[in-house]
Amino acid sequence: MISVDAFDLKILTALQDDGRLTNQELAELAGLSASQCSRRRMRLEEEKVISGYHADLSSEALGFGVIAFIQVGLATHSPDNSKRFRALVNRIDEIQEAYSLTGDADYVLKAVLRDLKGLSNLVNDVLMPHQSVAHVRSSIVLDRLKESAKLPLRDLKAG
Amino acid sequence: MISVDAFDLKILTALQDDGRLTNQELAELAGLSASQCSRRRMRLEEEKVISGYHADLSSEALGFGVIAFIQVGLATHSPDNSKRFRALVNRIDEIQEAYSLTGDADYVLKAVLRDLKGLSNLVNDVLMPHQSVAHVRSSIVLDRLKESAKLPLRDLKAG
DNA sequence: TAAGACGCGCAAGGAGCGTGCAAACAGGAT
DNA sequence: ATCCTGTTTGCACGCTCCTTGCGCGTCTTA
Repeated sequence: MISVDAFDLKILTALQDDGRLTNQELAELAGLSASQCSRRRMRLEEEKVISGYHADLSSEALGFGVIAFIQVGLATHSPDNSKRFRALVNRIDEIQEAYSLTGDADYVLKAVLRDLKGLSNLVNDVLMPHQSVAHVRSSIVLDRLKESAKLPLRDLKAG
Repeated sequence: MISVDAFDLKILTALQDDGRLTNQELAELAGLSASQCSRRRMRLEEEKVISGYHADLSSEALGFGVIAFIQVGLATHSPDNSKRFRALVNRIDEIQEAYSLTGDADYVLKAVLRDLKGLSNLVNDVLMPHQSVAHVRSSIVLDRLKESAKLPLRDLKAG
């Protein structure tokens, strides 16, 4: 079983905020030596508690003006059809997130696009015509209050 | 104006995949020298094209078993009420993402929780009783097909 | 064509990394 | 209490990597 103690939690919290912290900076934050942080970080990476590091890019600076949530209902719920839909979703880079949900829609997708034309193209020319898809309803994001992938480690008990 | 050329795009794409790449690795991928990659990376950081670096933690490994999308309708649409709601959202760490949307709901939130008790607590004890909130509807994520924050830089023109 | 600005690679000094090692510590059995 | 064993720690050191100064080539503008 994976065990994560209080030092690990400090390291994880810090790296969640800044993924390029050096072991020495980590050492100060965690109250440990740099070598020990290096060792712990390697362990956490090997155990896949840390699954990766990513640069966060500014969608505004790079000209992505539209974010949309797209609710999708499948034509049938056969395993084959789900498989086809998943394959479709996987090869569309504009779709950042995709989930199957409880409630009315089968799937919800979050997509980033350059403009409304991009959204129209995705919805009308890619999703709608696909054999696996029955209906599609999209909502455009008006304002982003918060957008991160940080886990709330705050109250996690060591163990 | 921010200008991003083909080299920058290669660097951004690479760092989006692995935020801890060394300048030398970056140099190989971009076909540039390490020093030049260092300079370009610093420029992209200063210009906020790269807004940060983050470690990606495994929610499974750390015991977060529930992801939910929560649609929220506000009691009134006064500026004051919106402000109150935004402040509430901001101080709840379990809420990773929050957007205001076109369509029926005013806001949609994405929350990560330890278990269903955590979700119940958030919805029934925190969101519902809040003065700014009129109604709440939550959907639980059954399956994650895709979850990233990568921008589709693939077809971006340099300029 | 001359002059300035820009972007490049190279080199070197300095910072950061990770492994070996011995000391400190924790916990169970006697 | 005391010993024994396995784990975790900090330090030292060789090695890699980072970043800045520098000189060169190229492109633009007057």
